[in-house]
Amino acid sequence: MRTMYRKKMMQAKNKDPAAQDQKAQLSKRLRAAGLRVTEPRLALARLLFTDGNHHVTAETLHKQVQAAGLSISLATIYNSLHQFMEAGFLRQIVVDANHSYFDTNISPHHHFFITDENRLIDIPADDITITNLPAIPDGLEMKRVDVIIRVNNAPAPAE
Amino acid sequence: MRTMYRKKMMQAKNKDPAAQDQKAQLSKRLRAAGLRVTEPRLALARLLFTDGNHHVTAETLHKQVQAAGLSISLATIYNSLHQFMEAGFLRQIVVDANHSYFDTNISPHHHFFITDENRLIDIPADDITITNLPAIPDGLEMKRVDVIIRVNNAPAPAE
DNA sequence: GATTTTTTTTAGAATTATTCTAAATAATCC
DNA sequence: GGATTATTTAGAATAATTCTAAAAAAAATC
Repeated sequence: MRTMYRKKMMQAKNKDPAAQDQKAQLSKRLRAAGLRVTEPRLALARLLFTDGNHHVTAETLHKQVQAAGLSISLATIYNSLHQFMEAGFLRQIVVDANHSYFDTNISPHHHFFITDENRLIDIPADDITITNLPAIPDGLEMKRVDVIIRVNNAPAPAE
Repeated sequence: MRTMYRKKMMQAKNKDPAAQDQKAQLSKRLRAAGLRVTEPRLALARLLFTDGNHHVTAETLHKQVQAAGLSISLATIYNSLHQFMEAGFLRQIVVDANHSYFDTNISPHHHFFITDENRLIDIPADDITITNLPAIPDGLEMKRVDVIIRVNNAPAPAE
């Protein structure tokens, strides 16, 4: 990462005690997952694991990075998303055959997918009850169950 | 389509009365959907809508075409899959962020997805009971509900 | 702190899946 | 059979993702 200007901005901002504590916690999680603590990883972790749950694609995360005045290559973003997923920090959600979505909420849950906006909304697992699951075919074992409810914008009612 | 040899084979095979009846039925469906009846469309329709339900990607369908000794361009296959879907003959199933799957079973149902084999198995809608669906967020309307149960090969039990 | 080692990041190339395009071909209508 | 319209085609283009070699950064060692 070459942009010293942006690096200094980050370092200044990170002198804040709360920020330093967050950095310490994120660093701990990264090390626990066998990942080196690097500036790009910390920056991505902050964007992903702050202010509640998020759904991102590589592209939307890249835009958030740029909006935050940072500079991280797209390749690093793809790389990091996959490493965070393998570390168990993220879950992949498949709702579009041409984009990979990643969810910071790793507990079992389901989703609304708003097709007009390519946007996901979490549905808590308890809000959907699935009974009467079919028998798993022989020789196979269940990995995970996803319920995707595709919705679109309702047409405005006629005046 | 230039391969006269293959074309003659098809035409010879299609003299069979059952085949001619099938061709007439498929032609009727194509016309009803506003699609011209062409050799490639008939050939793809036969592969898709014969012998029960199928799940295909463009690539797997292309291979079936070649295995049947036919020659249809990959662009035509993509084109036709989308036209059949828009005509209501196929449903798209999203289980992988890098491939589009198409299902000839257009009635409401769900799927097992065998991740080791990239293969789908239908689950009849009645085999899964979803109760307690959450309220649709304001301004949105439901399009469709998909349940995907991801499974993989079970490890062989230790001897 | 400097050096060495290892890992990561990077920019751009490469790959893969899908879509686009202009020209040729085929289907339909007359 | 000719005219018109739609489709097919091969290959280019696009988009999303992965790969690569070199540079940079992080960690370990001294």
